[in-house]
Amino acid sequence: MLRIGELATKTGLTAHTIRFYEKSGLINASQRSESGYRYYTDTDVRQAEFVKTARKIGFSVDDVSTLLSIRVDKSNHTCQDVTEITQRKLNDVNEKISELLLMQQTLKILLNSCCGGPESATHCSIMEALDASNALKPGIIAE
Amino acid sequence: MLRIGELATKTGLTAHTIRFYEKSGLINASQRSESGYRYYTDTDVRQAEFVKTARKIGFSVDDVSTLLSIRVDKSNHTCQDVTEITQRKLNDVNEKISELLLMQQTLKILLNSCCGGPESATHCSIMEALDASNALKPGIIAE
DNA sequence: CTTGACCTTAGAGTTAACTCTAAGTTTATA
DNA sequence: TATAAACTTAGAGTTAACTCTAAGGTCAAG
Repeated sequence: MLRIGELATKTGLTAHTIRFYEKSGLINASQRSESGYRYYTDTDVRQAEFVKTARKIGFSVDDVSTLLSIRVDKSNHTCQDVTEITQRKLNDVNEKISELLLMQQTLKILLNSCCGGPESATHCSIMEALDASNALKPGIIAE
Repeated sequence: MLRIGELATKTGLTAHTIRFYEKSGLINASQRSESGYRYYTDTDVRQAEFVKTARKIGFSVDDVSTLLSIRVDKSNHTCQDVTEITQRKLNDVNEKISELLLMQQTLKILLNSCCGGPESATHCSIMEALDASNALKPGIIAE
């Protein structure tokens, strides 16, 4: 049986975060001492590790909550239930990556267009591009 | 001279956002009517468009504020000043992309490992991978 | 028996960038 | 002149996931 600090060390979460996850319904202490200290069993530890893993992969706290409800009652859920959550998350991630790649592209072009030196910014091509207001239209900057 | 709603239409911002940007020091109305209505000049519109463009590229409101202070006093700033902000932003974006690619990779592997069908989740390989708690160590899942 | 590390709670604060509300005023139109 | 659309303000609410604080209780070691 571990106390919260020990579980924190073991999982790489903080005690604060563990208490927050408890409020969110993700992690529970099977036991409490008379004085109120949380005590975690091996089962609790495995659940905490599940939560940590799922969060690290990028699932939201809400997703993890859903995944846990599947986990405790696997026989009443299907692989489809699980892949649906995973696919939705992958779609989110893909969309964010697309947005970021667009930003990356634009930023790279801006950087390439500018000398970056100690010259006055009076004719800075980055400033000019931002002023052009079509700085995002593909092909405009690149030309 | 445009009123706030017209500026909103023109820039694709909302009137709310424009007022928020005003509080943040990004956009100003050169004129006010006697009754307090904001009136925007062509110069204001260009600044609003600059803000919109910079935000769209991914610069934070704070970054845009800095860029604007360079914009109004270009001769006292250098290309280096501008590229520094841009480079910092690019570094941020690159880092976020890396994190997301890692998530993407893991999520894809998870999806590939699971049938996704109407079968009971009792032996769902996604659930098993999340339980393995080393699901993120490269090579483990992939094998 | 005291010190210090660790634990408890409820609840507030953080971050970024909006987004919305309420209550009231102004302006354009029919 | 009446009505609707557009405008004003200050300030609160939203989102996600923590993160921290205050004020106090518990426990092991010396």
